[in-house]
Amino acid sequence: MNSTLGMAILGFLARAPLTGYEISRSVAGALRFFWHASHSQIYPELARLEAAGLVLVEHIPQQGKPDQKRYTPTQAGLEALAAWLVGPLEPAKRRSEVAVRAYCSAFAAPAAAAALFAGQAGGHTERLAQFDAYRLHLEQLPGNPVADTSTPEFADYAVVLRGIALEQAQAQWSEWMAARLRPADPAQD
Amino acid sequence: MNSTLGMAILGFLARAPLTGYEISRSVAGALRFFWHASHSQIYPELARLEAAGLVLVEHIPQQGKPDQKRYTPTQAGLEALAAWLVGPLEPAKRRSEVAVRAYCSAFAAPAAAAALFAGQAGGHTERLAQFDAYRLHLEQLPGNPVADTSTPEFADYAVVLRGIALEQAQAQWSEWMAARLRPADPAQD
DNA sequence: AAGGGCATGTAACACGTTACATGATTAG
DNA sequence: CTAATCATGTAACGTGTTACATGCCCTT
Repeated sequence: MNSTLGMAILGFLARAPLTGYEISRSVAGALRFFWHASHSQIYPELARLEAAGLVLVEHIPQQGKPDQKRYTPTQAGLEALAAWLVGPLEPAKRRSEVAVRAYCSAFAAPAAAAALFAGQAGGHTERLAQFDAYRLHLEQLPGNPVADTSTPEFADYAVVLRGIALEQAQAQWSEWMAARLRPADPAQD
Repeated sequence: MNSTLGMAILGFLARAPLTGYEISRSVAGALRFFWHASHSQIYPELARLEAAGLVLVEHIPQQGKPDQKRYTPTQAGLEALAAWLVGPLEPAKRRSEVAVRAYCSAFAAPAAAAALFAGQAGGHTERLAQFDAYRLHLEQLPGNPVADTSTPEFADYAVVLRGIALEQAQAQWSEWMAARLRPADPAQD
């Protein structure tokens, strides 16, 4: 009934009423890097939320296209969200393919494995740069909204900082791994 | 055909022949923190691997219990593993419930939210300590096998270091988050 | 006597992705 | 003319978890 997906959607809608299409297009800011769902999941979930009385729909007629259905959380929805937010959070089963590959790295050609992890490092560094640009943008907003934990900008900021921390950690580890696997190429010592 | 699960299992078996039960019991070392599958998934997958000629089965009769079926990778299996290991690795869709909660933190009671993230920080710190103990253990092994990338100890070491980096990052971020959300309790400022 | 561990397997369910389906408008 | 975007929805499929099923041995 109160699935993670439903609550995540409620969280989106609590910031601003949206249509299913907009949600699936990841209109929402910083979180788009940490959450995603396809429309085929979102539409039925919105219907469930509505049936549960957690959101209200506003039908906006359009020509040529199906009606837009813009959803807004009800009071009950906001309460359910607030309760879920501070509810129990099990420690997220990490299942990492990268870890598996590292674990088996001895069974691959060292040079190819090194290249793989170097590539990973590159990807993480790239995303790190994106997050960092976002961070700077948020920090330089007029009125310094990130200082106030009740602003949406603070929430964006928090998510971005988390992304930075994680990408940094992974970039550094991948770099280390690539360096260790890279064979001492020309003459072996 | 060569699913991630199958390759992960092959990776386990490449280190040492195991039964399905042993795999599901997470006999394998450091990776158990980063990978898991239930027996109901493992048994059919082992059957598929066998059908594909990537593993061999040895039936070990037992009294009272069903035969043990101990699996060993074939040459083809090892080759498939090696190919998979350095194959393309898409950037792992991160879908983090913690990020969602941070993103919506403004809609929860600040004190409760602070407690949530403090709890998360505690969990990460705890796991960090576990990984660190493991790290120390590996570093102090006689003969310093972690220096040689072809040893299983190095693979364990790599996985553990990755865990350390990630737990550290998350612990620090959670701590920061909790501190920011914690209301300036007694007198405001 | 009951519960847990060993040891395998199947079935039912939940969640997520990809593909199917419709249909008008707009850009190349 | 073709493809993409808007806008919703359903169906099929793959993967993963939980529960069902069997049956012996050992510990409490």
